[in-house]
Amino acid sequence: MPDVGHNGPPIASDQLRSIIERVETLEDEKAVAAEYINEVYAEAKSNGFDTKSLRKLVSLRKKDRTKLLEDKAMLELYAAALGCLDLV
Amino acid sequence: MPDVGHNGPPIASDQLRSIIERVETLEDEKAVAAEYINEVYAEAKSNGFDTKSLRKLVSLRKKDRTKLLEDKAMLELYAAALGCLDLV
Amino acid sequence: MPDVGHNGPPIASDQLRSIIERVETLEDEKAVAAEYINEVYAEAKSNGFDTKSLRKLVSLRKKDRTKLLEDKAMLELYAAALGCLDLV
Amino acid sequence: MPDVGHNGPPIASDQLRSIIERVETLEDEKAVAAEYINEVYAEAKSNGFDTKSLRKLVSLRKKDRTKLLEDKAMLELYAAALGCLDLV
DNA sequence: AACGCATAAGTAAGAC
DNA sequence: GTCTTACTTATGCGTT
Repeated sequence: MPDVGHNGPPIASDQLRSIIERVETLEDEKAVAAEYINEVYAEAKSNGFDTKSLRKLVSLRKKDRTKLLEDKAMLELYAAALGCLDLV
Repeated sequence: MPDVGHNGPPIASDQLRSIIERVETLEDEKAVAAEYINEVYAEAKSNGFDTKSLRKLVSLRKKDRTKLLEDKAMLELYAAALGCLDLV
Repeated sequence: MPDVGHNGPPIASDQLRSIIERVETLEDEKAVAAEYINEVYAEAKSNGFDTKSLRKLVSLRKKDRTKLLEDKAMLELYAAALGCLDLV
Repeated sequence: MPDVGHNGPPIASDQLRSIIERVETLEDEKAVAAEYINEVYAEAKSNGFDTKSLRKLVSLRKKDRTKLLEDKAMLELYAAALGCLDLV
């Protein structure tokens, strides 16, 4: 438990500083990766690709294949019942 | 321009108050609608419907049919080129 | 439980249609309110107000006062321990 | 421009595959960093820290100091005009 | 018309 | 198991 809430200098500041710094370092790494991802998409776009479709494809490939098919089947069932199967 | 940044009582406060109140009233209405929507889904769920599919269907029906089909075609094209057409 | 997954015409379609239509009506109401909100902000902006601050203020007023003050105190404590109290 | 939309095998598939794979590799790196971040917060929490305040502090430190102070001043001005300065 | 921002939606994790 | 809460992604909007 950090020694907070009392009068005088709050103390767990070394521990606090360590936490913040570790997070910030990791967030930097995350931001760098995110930036590279954007660059890849930007390059793809300049080569005529549709980035929205690319992003969608990446997200689909990340998901569990079985569950994806189940969800798709359920959606088609509902769409059929509503007479708008063409939407899915 | 609101009369701000000077010493003494900031003045556009009547105007400011009006803005805030109008927004808050409208946000209440929005929140009420959102709550009713959740209730409809909750009832649907208790009747055995899959709410995820219901939500997806609603969002599909909201979109422009033509654009939807174009996007779908593009995605399938990419998926086919990658040999994972079954995902879409 | 909707009568789905069998051969022949899926049947709970009346119930399904009712659900979808009720949701869509409510979403319309929600969208109308959201549009009015945007109009209020747009008008405020044209009168020289900073909409970001207005939005922030609205969101603050929506929250529980007590919890807000507690959170603020905790944040200030941490910021003080890090020597960046000026940020909060 | 990818050679798509014609009959026969769509061709830019090598290029497409390269894009997807590069993105997926980078997303992995991003996810790893995100996971480490969560671990740091989990450890902090087990040591008695309030993670919400920690996250808030990290996000504040990420922002431009000058702009932060400007925004804060504007918000306080509005809050004062509304008589709810205690919220900010 | 493309860019970034800001809101909203969907998703996944965690608490009760 | 449900329900909230936070994070991620997606979309729309305003700006340049």
